[in-house]
Amino acid sequence: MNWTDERVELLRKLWSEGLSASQIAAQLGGVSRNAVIGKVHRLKLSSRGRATAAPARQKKTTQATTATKTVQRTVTATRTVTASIGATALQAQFEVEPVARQYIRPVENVVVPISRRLQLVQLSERTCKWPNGDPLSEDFSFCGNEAGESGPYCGYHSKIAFQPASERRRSR
DNA sequence: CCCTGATTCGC
DNA sequence: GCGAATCAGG
Repeated sequence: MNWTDERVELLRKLWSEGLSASQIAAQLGGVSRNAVIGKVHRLKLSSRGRATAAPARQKKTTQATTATKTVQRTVTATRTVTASIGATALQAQFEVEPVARQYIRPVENVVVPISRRLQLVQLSERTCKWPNGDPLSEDFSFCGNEAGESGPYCGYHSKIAFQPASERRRSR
């Protein structure tokens, strides 16, 4: 693949919109994230506010307070919380859970995961591919939590996805 | 280990 | 100019 005017233009646009190099590479197709970064440098359009780091994950005290309040209010419904999942999960937890409960009765004694709300291009082999919301909506995302090598979903979504037919019947 | 951007340097 | 390899970091 070569850098046509169109591709460079798209690169400029996406980069200015704050997309990561890997995401841009995924959309352009045919190039690696390194290629994108290299090109960005040559175009001298590096700096983009926050240079170094991975904005993908940010868990700071900002939303921590809000998250805590929500947890207290919903603690009855969500009794088990896994420490390993951590604070990151707490932020999005309640956006996802209600959706799941619309069709499925919660499995007993199970850990409710916190969705990482990843976009399609952000999924890797070990991220949960459970879809959140309407695929046609802008809000659509994937769970993205640790999925391991045993399947396409994290522990929680594996349980609700692979429920025995008999159980599923009672859930509805 | 997942990911991020930055830099180097052979091509 | 290009981008893989590498570095430095969250």
